Amino acid sequence: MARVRISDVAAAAGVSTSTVSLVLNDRTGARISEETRARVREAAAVVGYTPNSIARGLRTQRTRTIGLVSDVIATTPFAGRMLAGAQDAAREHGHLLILVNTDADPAVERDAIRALVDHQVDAMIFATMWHRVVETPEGLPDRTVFLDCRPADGTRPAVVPDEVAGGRAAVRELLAAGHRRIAWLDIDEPDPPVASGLRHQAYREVLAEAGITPDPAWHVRGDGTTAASGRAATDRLLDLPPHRRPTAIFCFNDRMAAGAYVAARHRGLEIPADLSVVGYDDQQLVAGELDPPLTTIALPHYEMGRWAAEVALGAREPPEPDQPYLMPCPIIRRDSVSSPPAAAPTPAGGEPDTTP
Amino acid sequence: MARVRISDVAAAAGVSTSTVSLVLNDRTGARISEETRARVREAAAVVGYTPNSIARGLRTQRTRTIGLVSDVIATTPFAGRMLAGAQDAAREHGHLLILVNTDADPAVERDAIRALVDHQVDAMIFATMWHRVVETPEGLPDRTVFLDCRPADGTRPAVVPDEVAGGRAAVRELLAAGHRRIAWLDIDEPDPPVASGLRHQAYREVLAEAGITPDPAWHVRGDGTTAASGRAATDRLLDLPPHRRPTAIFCFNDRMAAGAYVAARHRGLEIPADLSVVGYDDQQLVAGELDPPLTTIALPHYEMGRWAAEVALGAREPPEPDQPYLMPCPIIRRDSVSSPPAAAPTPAGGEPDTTP
DNA sequence: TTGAAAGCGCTAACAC
DNA sequence: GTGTTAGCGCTTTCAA
Repeated sequence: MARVRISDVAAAAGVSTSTVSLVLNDRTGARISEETRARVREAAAVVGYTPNSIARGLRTQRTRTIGLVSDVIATTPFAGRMLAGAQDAAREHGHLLILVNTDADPAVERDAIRALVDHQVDAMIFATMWHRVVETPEGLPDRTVFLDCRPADGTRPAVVPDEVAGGRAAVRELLAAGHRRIAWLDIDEPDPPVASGLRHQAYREVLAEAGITPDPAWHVRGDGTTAASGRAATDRLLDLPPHRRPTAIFCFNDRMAAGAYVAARHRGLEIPADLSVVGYDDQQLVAGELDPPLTTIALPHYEMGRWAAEVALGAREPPEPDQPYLMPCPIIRRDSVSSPPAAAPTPAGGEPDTTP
Repeated sequence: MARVRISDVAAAAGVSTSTVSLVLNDRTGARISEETRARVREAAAVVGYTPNSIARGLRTQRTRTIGLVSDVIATTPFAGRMLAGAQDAAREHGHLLILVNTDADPAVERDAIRALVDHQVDAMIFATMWHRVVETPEGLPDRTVFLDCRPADGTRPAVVPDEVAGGRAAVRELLAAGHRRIAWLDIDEPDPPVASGLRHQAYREVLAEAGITPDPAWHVRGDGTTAASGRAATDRLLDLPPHRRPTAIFCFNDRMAAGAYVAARHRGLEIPADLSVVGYDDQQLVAGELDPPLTTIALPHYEMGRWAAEVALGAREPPEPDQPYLMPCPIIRRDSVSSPPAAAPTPAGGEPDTTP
């Protein structure tokens, strides 16, 4: 069955194609009689006409599509949320999302950007799986938004998680529960992710505000990809002598937090009674499934995806055009935080910071 | 900067636009002198020309895009693999993937299909998150492939996991290790998924072949979405008197297998020495992270996504046009299967099936 | 209030 | 071998 064209509607309604176009696009400028409008609409419905987007795109130079190129987005557990946010926003604005995964291959990326530009996408989103700084790729249209990454030359809108605020919330949660000896279970990589530095900064700031100078031994590291690495790092913490041993751990991610659980359990320590734990990521199938469920900081992937699409479509203005927008990371309170064990001795070397 | 058009190349090379088109599209039919070809290519490179896909699409009626509409695909852990497979195949064939998520909302689905058709996608993939039977939606183009679902009227190509073969492999693995009392930890839903019936069928067949009549008490159920439900079901199994108690469990999915681990641990049972477990799904972050790592059957999401895109693009023929293609589910051997404990009494009521 | 005609950028018959 | 021309289906002046 051949597609029905605008000329078919015109013929059925006994008018010209321009009239049909005018009516169907609700062009208020043109004065078409109410009677004609009705007849055209009726005819369109009867023959089942929907405009050919390609022809319309050629003529109007707008395709109602938005291109999304990402490194490994579609294959990781977080990816879906970003896609879903971008896709929902696109749909609400009558746009379609064209997705390309590059697997971080520069050649694929270059081809993808070109293909998307050739397809005349109205806007583009450049997304990465982890918050990082990227070199601005060649050939991106002006209407490009960076998602979960910040371009080295900050010339275009970008949205990233507010890691510092998230880190602060995590440490404050522990402080509020009465902890003073709080460890930072960091990620150990030759080229540490942006998030690591930012969350560590938050950790130091909040402790300083509380007059706590962290013991260097409280800063431990794991590879970040396995629970086992979190367990090993936690073991090092729990091996500390009682007066230096942390009563709480802020973990770089939920997977290492899972490892902290294992380490605690193997020593007969209860969470949270003997050890409080806060994670980061709110990773499905991890944070919620742990026993007890893990208190953690959520990465706002859905919201970032939505923000990116809305800005790309011009439906929203970035508050500060030259700064990445920092999307809040909400704390998800579950059951892994309580007050420290009563027997826990107060820290020995916790001198208040004397910065003015 | 305005896009460069074919006429710019023609002007730069001193030829007509048709010559440029002929050269750039490698039309072997047309005899263009090698010298002219070189000049055109040179000019195209110099001015940085790439064809406008929209204009080309209008003219050729082929857009080199493929539409993928799915229910909740992008938001679940498995989704990425299907997307990645489809996307890789699309890219290899020079096509772009247009993605729409419907959240299983029929109105959204209808609009999505229409939008994709209006955008003149060359082919369509209709995907679901779980293997199920679907009513064929209205308006799908002829070139549609069903991914991870089978249309009620089997008129179009479809690909689903080979659940029966996967289930057989799981149970055979246990049988080969020497188990005779093998439980089936099923999913408990009012409207059970296709996979449940198929895997159960495999379970019964393989046991029958081995001359084992399963004790009805070995068929237990959990809600399938939480590890806790798997634990509770496993408890019921382990509460059975010693001579009826299973030495191995085949679980509907990895999450419930995780629950089986918890149940075993709470009774001081070692896996696999005291209890062997096989899961299904090979779910990242579950199967591999369990201690010991779980032997399981993988769902071939990537391969199914790739198959669907290749068939949609005509790059591959379905072997049996009217039957869904059954994609093999490979067994992933890890460390949760061993021979049954030596002390385990052999089953009491295991009479061979006498079916011819 | 409506229709005729041009043109978006490209490809493919058909001339020459 | 290469250029001219028509037309994909639509929107948008402009004229009537």
